[in-house]
Amino acid sequence: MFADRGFHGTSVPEVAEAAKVGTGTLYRYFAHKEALVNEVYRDAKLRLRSALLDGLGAPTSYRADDAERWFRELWRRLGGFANREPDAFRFLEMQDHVAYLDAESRQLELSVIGPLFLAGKLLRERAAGAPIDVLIALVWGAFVGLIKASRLGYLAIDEARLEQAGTACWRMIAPEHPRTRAR
Amino acid sequence: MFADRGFHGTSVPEVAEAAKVGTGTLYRYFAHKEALVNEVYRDAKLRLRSALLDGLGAPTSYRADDAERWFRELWRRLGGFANREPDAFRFLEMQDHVAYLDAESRQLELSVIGPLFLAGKLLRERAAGAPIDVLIALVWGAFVGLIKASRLGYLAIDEARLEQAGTACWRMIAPEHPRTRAR
Amino acid sequence: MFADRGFHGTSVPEVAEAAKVGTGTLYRYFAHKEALVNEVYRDAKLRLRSALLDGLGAPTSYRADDAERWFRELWRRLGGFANREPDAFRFLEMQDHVAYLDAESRQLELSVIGPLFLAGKLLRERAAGAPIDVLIALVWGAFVGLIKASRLGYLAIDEARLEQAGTACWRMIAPEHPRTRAR
Amino acid sequence: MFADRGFHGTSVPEVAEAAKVGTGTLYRYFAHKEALVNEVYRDAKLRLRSALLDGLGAPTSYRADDAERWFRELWRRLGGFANREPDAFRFLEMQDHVAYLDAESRQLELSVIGPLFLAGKLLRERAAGAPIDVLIALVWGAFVGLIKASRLGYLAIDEARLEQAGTACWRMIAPEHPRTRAR
DNA sequence: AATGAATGAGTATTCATTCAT
DNA sequence: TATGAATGAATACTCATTCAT
Repeated sequence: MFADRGFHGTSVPEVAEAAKVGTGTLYRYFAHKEALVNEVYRDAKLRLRSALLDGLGAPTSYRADDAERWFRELWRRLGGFANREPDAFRFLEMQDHVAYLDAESRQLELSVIGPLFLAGKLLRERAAGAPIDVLIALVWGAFVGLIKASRLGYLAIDEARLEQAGTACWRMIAPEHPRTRAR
Repeated sequence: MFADRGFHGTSVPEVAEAAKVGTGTLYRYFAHKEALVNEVYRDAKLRLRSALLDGLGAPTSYRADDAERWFRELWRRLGGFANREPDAFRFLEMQDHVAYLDAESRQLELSVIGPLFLAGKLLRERAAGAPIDVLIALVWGAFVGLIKASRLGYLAIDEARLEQAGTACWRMIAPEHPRTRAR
Repeated sequence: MFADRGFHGTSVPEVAEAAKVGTGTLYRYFAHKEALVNEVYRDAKLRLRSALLDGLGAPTSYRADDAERWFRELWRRLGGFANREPDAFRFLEMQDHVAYLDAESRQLELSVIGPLFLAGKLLRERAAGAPIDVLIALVWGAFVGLIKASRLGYLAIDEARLEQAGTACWRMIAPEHPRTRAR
Repeated sequence: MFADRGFHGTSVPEVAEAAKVGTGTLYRYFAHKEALVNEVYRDAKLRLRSALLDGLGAPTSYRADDAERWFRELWRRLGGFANREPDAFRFLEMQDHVAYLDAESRQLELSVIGPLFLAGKLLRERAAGAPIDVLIALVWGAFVGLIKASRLGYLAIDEARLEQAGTACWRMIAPEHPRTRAR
């Protein structure tokens, strides 16, 4: 519901009704609306983190094909999460979060990005390329844009197109083409 | 204000005060809050469209360097708009729009994407590449992700990094790698 | 708690917690909040009655010094009660009782005043003096005023000042001034 | 209404309805319920102060008859106020005020008691008598007790009985009987 | 045309009371 | 018998909207 209508657009009684409990019951578990939305945020974020990072590890080597394999895996996991939990994903990408997220929630944010950042660092940065933080922002944004466009009906994604999109994104971050270079 | 607090988080009297008019006056110009937010949306979207498309034209040829030049120009314009009107840009990228945008506003959406789509079509699609709609979504999303990351303090963008980001994005959509092709 | 926050300002769960029982348990002993407050009232009133009247008896004679001794004793007992059970005393003097006291509680009120009234009757009323009910109200009010002023920090009472206050009050109700009479 | 049901027992919509305005209107004039009750308190207290002190002055001399005249006047004024504005008087004497009165309101309290205290000081304190603050508390309390007893139906006061009560109270605070002494 | 006071429906939150365990 | 989770009616307060001036 928060993903649909935003924090202010969602009323507590509505939430309670959807949860099939009395309004008062909600307040036995969450001190206030903000506490509730933070819990929802954390829950979603934790599941996203699991989906992305559990058992992922770092790229096994600096070699381009290892790196690509690693990236592809990440991309597939992202796709899986967005597909399985479209509402959670959409909610996590909302903007006005900042207004009500508490310290704990903000902390969590970093625990998702951090590992990606470190892994990205391991891959050799392209000579003429963009810094790793920029690349992460671009790739993440590209993925979000893809999902959003699909949600808004501007396009439809199936497995194949998701792969193609992954290929395109890999091109953004791939180290100088070794094959070309090696020659 | 809508960008900051969202539609439901922004009260009409607040808006009126910020506009230095009486609350009633607002209602002489906008039938209701929804009408107001739609007007704001259209206004922002029109300015975005101008900033992006006015005098842009289509790529002058299918050749990769022409295409790239065209893309670079677009990217620069995007950057300029996001820089000049950060609130407008942020507002346009909010998610919960869907709930209150009317037909006219949604119509406008297409008038921005449409031309990009057509222009994109002109560029030869890569053999193994993603379809044009996917690429547009990716690039647009990448740009939004970049701005958002910057707004949230995850990175800082200056002209140089924006260029680098543009380069990375171009790699996503560039026709067959020239070097490869040259082979 | 009722003395501190008033009937409406005190919540049943708060009371239960302070009593170290479950909320539900309270309702096994008191039909509702009103029944509880009435019980509290009666309990306090009964203890006040005991403190004032147990073994007090009536003045032993109409003679002024006997009457005064009787009054002094009463005054001392009042002081003792207010001192030992400040909350009970304060609670009993609250005003908004009327709204929720039941018949039994109101009945009890009379059992405290009644004996005082009768005893007062026994003392010859002064020719120019006020009727006994007025005098009782005045003295009672004077005592309450003293305690309240002390509670609010307007003055501090010790044993000596309480005695002085008793002397002043006795002057209100004393039969014809002995000295004058002696004339 | 506050006098009847106490602060917590009085609901804002009830007040609004009694005032024949919408609930929201009340909030245009009072920031919250506490602000409202403070305003009510101040309003009542100011009227009480006027009724008691306006044009009263201090006793014209230390002589007992001047002092008594002064006290009688005060007593009559008190009676007049309690009679004219029974609700205001009752409200002012409630106990749980302390919980919600703000600094300004508490300030006002002193502006009523202060002058009485000063005037009382001017009257010679009896050798064996109680200090002035105790006497004020007693007299004030006696008056309140009288009114309360009347309100609760324990007695009925008319002009004559009010005078008698005044006489009794004067006895509490009168300096040593000059006539008796002079002899 | 501009205003802002008035409004009541709507919102977050509390609390007396019930009842399954 | 004791409990405390569940509940929904009630409460303080807000806000989109109206309308007399």
